[in-house]
Amino acid sequence: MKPAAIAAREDASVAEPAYVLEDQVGHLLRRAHQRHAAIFQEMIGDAQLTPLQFAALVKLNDLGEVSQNELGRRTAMDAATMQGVIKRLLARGLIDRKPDPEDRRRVVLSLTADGGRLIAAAMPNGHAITDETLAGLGDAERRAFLSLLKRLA
Amino acid sequence: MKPAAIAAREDASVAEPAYVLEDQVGHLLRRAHQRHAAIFQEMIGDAQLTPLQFAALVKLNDLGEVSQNELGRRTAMDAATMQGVIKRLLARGLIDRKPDPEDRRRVVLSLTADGGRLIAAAMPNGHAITDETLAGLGDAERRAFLSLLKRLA
DNA sequence: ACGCACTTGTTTGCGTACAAACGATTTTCG
DNA sequence: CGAAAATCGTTTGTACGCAAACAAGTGCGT
Repeated sequence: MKPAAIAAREDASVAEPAYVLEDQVGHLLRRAHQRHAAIFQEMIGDAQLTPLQFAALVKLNDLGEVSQNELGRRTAMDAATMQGVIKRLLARGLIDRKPDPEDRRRVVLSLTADGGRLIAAAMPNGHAITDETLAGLGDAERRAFLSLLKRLA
Repeated sequence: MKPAAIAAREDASVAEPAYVLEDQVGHLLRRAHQRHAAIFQEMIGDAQLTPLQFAALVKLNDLGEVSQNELGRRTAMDAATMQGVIKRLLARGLIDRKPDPEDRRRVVLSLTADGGRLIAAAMPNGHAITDETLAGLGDAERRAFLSLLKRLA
């Protein structure tokens, strides 16, 4: 069996454009995301803190008190994923949980003092991580890229 | 405890720029990648086939025969992840495995006839998925975005 | 020839990610 | 009012994604 790449090279009349993995958005998004995750882990300053956990803490810091599902929506995590993230943040004592008296299905989440301190300390690192991730681009390019990326997300 | 957003609004002299989760590259990359994964699953035409499995088949189709680690490098998967992907493709009979006579550590992978047929049928869908993922952007914007994204990845 | 560094493939453990199904509640609407 | 629909949190099962540690094989320098 001949590899498709060679077959294509031998037949210049092929109508189908080649499918080059390295040129596909999905592959590039995945690799860029991988790279960002590596930078995050290296620079966040807390070996245990993951991007999702950080995002949850940031949003909790912004909002004060929210239900679990609401926090999931604000951070783009589904309920099942949220479950794990919350569990680990609770285990570290970074957040609090209490029942919502208004709605007995709900659980209200909030930062603990420890969580507040951690997020305050990590915030500058968050900016540095964004900066490092975009290190290859100039100012105008960064703005252009972020604006396009926002439209895709 | 006052949410940071309110505190910041009350004190216009804050030096620290606000950390807006929605504006961070990492968060946007994650969401764009999520969206792409959803589009992929919907359009690839085989409910069991995942983006990584598809990538592995495409590269195998391009290269003919490769070792497992080599395929991992070409598709940006680490050895442990590759392990699971290969296992599932083997289970479906889409790829073959045989020892490399030249190097007894190695295992040589290749497409089966089934794998070849599947990849040939799925290739056009792959292009459609890329297209749909970029649906919000014009032609020039797509080129600009992909070129910037490539530099980040 | 020998030893030491590197590579290859494997396993384990943890952390996303999502579908699907569930019980308990709340809301909506006839 | 009361039944159907929607929401909330939870669990289970599958699939990435990487670190770390491992055995087995290869290659290099002295």
